[in-house]
Amino acid sequence: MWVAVVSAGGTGGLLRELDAAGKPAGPVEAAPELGAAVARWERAGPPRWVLTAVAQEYPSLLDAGVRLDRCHDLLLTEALLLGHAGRWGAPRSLAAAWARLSGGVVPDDPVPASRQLQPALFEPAAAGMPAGVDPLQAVTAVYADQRRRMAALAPAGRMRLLAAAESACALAAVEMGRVGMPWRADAHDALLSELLGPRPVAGARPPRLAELAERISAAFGGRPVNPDSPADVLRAFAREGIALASTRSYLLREVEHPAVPALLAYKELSRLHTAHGWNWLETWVHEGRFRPEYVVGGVVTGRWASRGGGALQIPRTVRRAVVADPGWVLVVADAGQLEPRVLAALSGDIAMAEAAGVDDLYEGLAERAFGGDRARAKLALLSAMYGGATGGAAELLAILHQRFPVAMAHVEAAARAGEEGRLVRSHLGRTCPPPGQRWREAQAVAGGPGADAEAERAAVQRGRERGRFTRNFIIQGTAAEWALILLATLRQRLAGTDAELVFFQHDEVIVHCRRELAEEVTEAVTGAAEAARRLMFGDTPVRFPVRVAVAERYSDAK
DNA sequence: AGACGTTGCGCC
DNA sequence: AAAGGGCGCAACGTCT
Repeated sequence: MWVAVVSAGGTGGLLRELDAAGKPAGPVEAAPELGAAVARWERAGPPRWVLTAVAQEYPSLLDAGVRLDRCHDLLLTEALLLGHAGRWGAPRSLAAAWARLSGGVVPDDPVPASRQLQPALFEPAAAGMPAGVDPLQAVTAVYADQRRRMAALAPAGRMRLLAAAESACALAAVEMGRVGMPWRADAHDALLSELLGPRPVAGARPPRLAELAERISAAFGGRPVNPDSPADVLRAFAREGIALASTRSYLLREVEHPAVPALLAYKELSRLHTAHGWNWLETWVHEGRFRPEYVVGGVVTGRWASRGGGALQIPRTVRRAVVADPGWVLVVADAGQLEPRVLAALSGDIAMAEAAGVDDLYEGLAERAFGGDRARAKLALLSAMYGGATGGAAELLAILHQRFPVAMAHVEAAARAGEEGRLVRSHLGRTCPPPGQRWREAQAVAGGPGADAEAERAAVQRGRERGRFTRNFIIQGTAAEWALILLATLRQRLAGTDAELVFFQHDEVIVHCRRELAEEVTEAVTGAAEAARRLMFGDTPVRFPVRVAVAERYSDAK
């Protein structure tokens, strides 16, 4: 059963039941309290809600105490469908989708919230509709149209699966942002004090950093050098006759100079202080929880992004501040070697699938093609997926081509498509954006009159960059889909328990639950991974093992 | 002072 | 022959 819903400003809204094709199948229900009306439908047997944008509309429903079970997010789906049609930049608001359907003038999308002074958080998602157009009618019509567009795509059902997973994950993302990750401010503060010294007054360097800065200046002969300024550091090395392209750690490590150890230590601690220090703690952790905002579909490949707090880049060191509540545990699950497994399944390469049928895929590859040398097998496969071939990787790639021709042809075809400016798609149909301006300009100049060798080189260079992007896109995008389905399935399986989904990062998920529930949750995760494998790839022999650890601290889960 | 691009590094 | 994917964030440095 499907029910379309729009908020009408304030607490009110409109609802209407739809049939399977998205056609109205009941009267319009005007609800003065939308939350209460939605809750009634949920209790009566949860429908699939058709709504404009979960990210905008779900928070106020949660405020009203309503949890949605299933939904279809029109804006997320519109983005997928426009992308598939090669229309990445097209406006995707409800008003724009409606205008395309009805032949009206397509309005530009509103300015992204992050660029606005006052984010329009509480504006109904259906806002911006032209006067005289019923937003409920627009929602209904756009939904029916999206059903048609999805059904017209081959292979059948894949885009529907992707839209369903993306929509379900949009619900999960809002819920996770609300619940937050258990975070012990005292443990975090203890860690900072241990590594940086006592907290300094605002603006001052922590004691350990101040000491290191002095040692650095001393190593350069006593003349003050600001380690926070790469330009200053480069100048200091230049004065000593050492030319450096940049101050990146991996370059510094190769330099023989008394300042280097202190500089490396400074960089590491400074990073901790500025990115996840006391300021971060005060800004992002409240009442024992870190509450980031997740952005579903925020990355072109379909990975999530996050806004604020760097939720997807939490350094390993601070994970010891992530501690379960008393009597509760963290069930930490991550999919090992997800991307190479995805390549094996996606390409249908039987030999690679067999190698991926064991717990350690790289070991499987090594046995079959690299004389048991796991490190070389890993380097080879990473080069194939990312497009790199530094050092001796070219020879390793040749081995892969010989032993796994189907998989290699798959990634090479994606790379060629990219170099030629064509689009590639993930397994379920998420489509890469078209080439950017730099690519187009480089190709135009190289193909035009008066093109010189320099222009040719630039065009080849841009082509390769684009090829590396599309080569990786099909794998990263498909891996992201597998993870979306796992998360959506896991959310379903945890519904009705008091277990909390608290973290999701590309191929890793954390559930916070009572200790007694840990075993059940573990089974739910492994079951969800298996469901994701089946829904994506049917009866592929490729395994997608999930490593599950039950721990009180995140840092103990590895 | 604020916008913007660059640098460098954290995560996958 | 050569070819290293995707992000967010903070600080610096330059420009306006």
